[in-house]
Amino acid sequence: MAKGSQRTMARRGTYASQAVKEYWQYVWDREDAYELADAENPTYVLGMFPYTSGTLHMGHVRNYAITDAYARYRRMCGDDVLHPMGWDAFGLPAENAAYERYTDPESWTEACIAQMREDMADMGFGYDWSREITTCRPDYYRWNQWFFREFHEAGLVEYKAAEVNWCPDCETVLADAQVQEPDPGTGDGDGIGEAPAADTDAGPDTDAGVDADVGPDAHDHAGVCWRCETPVGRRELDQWFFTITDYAEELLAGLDDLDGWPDSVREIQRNWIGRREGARVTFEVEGHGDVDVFTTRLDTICGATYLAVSPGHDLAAALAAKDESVARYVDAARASAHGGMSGVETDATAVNPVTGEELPVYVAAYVLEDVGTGAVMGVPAHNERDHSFAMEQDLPLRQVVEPVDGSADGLPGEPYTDAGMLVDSGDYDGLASSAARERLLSDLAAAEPDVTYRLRDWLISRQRYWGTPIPVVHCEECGPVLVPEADLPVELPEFVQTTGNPLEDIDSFVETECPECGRPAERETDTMDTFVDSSWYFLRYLSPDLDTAPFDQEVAGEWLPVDVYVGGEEHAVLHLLYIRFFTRALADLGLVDVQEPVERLVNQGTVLYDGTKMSKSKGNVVNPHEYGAETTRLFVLSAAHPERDFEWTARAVSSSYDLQQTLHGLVESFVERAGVREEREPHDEYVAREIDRTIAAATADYERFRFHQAVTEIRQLAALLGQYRDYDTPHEAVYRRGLGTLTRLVAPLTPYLGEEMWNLLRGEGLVAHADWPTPERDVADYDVERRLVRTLREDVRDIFDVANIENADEIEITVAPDWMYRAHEVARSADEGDALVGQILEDDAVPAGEDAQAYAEELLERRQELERMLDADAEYGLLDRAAWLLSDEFDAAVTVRRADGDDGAEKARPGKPAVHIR
RNA sequence: GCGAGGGUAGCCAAGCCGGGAAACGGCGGCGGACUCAAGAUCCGCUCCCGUAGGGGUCCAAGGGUUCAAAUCCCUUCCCUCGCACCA
Repeated sequence: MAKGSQRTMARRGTYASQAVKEYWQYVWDREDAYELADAENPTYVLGMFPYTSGTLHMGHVRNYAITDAYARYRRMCGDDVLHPMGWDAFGLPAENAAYERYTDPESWTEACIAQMREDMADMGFGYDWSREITTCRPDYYRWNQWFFREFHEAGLVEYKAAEVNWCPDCETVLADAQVQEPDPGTGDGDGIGEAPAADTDAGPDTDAGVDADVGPDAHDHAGVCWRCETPVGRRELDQWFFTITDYAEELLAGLDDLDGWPDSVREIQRNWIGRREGARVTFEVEGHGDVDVFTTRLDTICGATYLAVSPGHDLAAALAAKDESVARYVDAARASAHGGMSGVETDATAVNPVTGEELPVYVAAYVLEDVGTGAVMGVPAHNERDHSFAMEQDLPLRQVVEPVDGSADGLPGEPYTDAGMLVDSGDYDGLASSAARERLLSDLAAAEPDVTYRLRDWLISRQRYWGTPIPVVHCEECGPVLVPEADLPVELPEFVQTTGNPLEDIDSFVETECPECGRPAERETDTMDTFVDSSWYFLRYLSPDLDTAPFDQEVAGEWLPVDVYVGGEEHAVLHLLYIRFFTRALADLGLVDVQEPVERLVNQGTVLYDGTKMSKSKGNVVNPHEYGAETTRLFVLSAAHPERDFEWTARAVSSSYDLQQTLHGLVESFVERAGVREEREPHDEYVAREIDRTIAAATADYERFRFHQAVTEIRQLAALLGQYRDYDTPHEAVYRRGLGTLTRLVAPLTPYLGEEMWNLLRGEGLVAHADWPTPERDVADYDVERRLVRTLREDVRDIFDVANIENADEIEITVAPDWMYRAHEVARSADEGDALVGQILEDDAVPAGEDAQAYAEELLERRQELERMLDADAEYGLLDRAAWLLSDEFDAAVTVRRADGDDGAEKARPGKPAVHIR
């Protein structure tokens, strides 16, 4: 058949996914295609559920395209797959939206959910919607309250005063993310002025609350309120905490075994937990009892020239009570987040437990209340901050450590902070730092080994409406009392527009009676951090309708942990630490029997536009539907490795569109084919084997989440099948199998197209439930085989080009004589010391003669670099099957033959046949 | 400062874990087929030299290990991100 005519035929139809989406959505729905009923141990594939911000953005699409492709792949492999979706529906932005639009958070959130669910359906994501969960509904958040009770009972809940960011105008605490830099004029468009959640990536949101209070950066801000630009102050409030620090050691140690997690996340968590080994040293302060300090440099204790406590320290309060100037300083320092190297000397003195010296006691802002013990021994010679403070306050330096190698130590201008050898330390002189630390610990009654963590307890109180009410009643007599389990859930009252916390204004909510003594009492009006909601949602999916427990323990025992969890890396320390904490806490409560919630974690990269992350505030957002949902989905999967960032370009997107058209066109033209061929020829065999090779390669790519590589395989097979179709009337079974393979390989990436192609091919049932293709032949050598064919084609092209051949009648391919393969094999398997040439020439398969002698010597020369080869038969067979590619390309007859002695095949070698063009 | 991850042809980007092809694929560019033409589609080329498959140089820079390195090791430079008044 002439080449052109079929090619034009192939262009007949155009695949328009818009038109077919509704149909397949209907069918999937009708068949409950993605529901999981009962299963022994399904593969649990989870994407971080989205904050309900209103519409699906590109970050979501990338996130969920990855889980969907993988879930579909596993399902086709025969696994039971749990692939649920839900809504992280509580949070500050809904409240703000309610203010701005004169509505209420619930209506707003429900509208967002409806929109996003529709967006997801449109993208073809196959979720088990029967397991949908929504965190703002009482049937979900009641279990937050239940957990609060359980944790309380287990001693994991504390109620204590905490210092937080406070906006006096809005009358609420602010999340760190809600505190702006004071100077917006030079803003480089990093999202300032946006609701924090408005353009975040998929996943549990970082919106409401003082999240950063689990860490240290709350101390860093001297900013203004993001909403009203009022300078943010500090305020001390009674707050509820989960004592995640009880698990600091476990959470840290557990990281070592999380092999399925990216190193980066594990490292970030290690940093965040920040374990420090050191010593707790007691200094006696005359008239005030003892003051403990924590130090990692006990070896420098003799260099202490002062003692400093934080403005929040008990000693500071005691001293302030007697001393006006101390009181003034403490007040000023506590009101401001930035104290610099300010401080105030007090009239107290502390005794150095080693030297017995009396040290002046300071109150200093640089000493943080919640770090270590809130007090430090000041060693200006060997600590950066102490040095700065001493310079500022004109305190003396005393060097007690010297560099061992006698190099310059930088003192007194700079502190010497490295380890070294002790001097001016009495009995400890001459010891190395580490040895001195050990000795001091054993000698000193006042010093004990101690460990501190950077990790803080998890402050879960939020002075917001749109969250889970903390199930506590405050009674004047009984103090804070837990709401009894039988009275749960404590439901949110109807929303009212107000400044500050709406719950405080709703008397019917606040006024209640004490569960213990029955007297009038007030409800807690704080709600929980939304990260509480997302800390256990993966458990709720297991039994979303259960109303007697948060989740079915038996099911959890079988189905956990989550096999694959996909989401953005921005949650490395918050959500991903909390979810681990919860799991461990629940394990200790006997509710689950895994220690870690997630086996394998994938952090998807971001989608860039003009080199920066797509975000509303930068105005560089591409709507996922702008280019067609399925094209977008295929593009985000094929553009790059899932963990890497990539650039959105319209051109690259259009090549994803083209690929869909190509695939659809191939199937369509097959269905409309004029004739078929039954007898099988060598080139059919080539295609058949290439199909196998593609299956093997693409399957490996899917296993490793290399969807972009799988797409490359699909492209290549599609190109080959197109060439095959145009070369000659295709063999019915081979071609059909090729198209069926292509269909199934692409179906997880483009589910609508997959169904459409499958349907055209009259595949059985849905492609979503079809069996993943398997190779029919051994494909262990596929890389060697592909390389041989590729090299040959390149060589032939080279010859045409270099020899300037316009037209050829015949291309003759001659494979090397059998004995050469044998000789090659002998050479490859020979040991280093063997007499190679002799060994080859003695081999029965190698004929005597000059040729053999020459080849043996050649092998000897290259013996180290010999590569694995096909054997003679395999090579001949492969080339015979591949000959059509040359014939098609050069429009010449191609013969493949084996060398038979005196035939001009001198150049042929194993892996490199002789080529003659006539 | 500490820690993590990167730097691959005009551009994007794979390969690096398990060393062996001037290095997948896409975009752009060039040439060709099909066409009145354009678009779409298809084929080839796209580091340098070469009239029979050859040679040279190459994966940030430099050094090392190895028969063999983009891949392993060391040093340097650059970029991105995380942590940092943490005692």
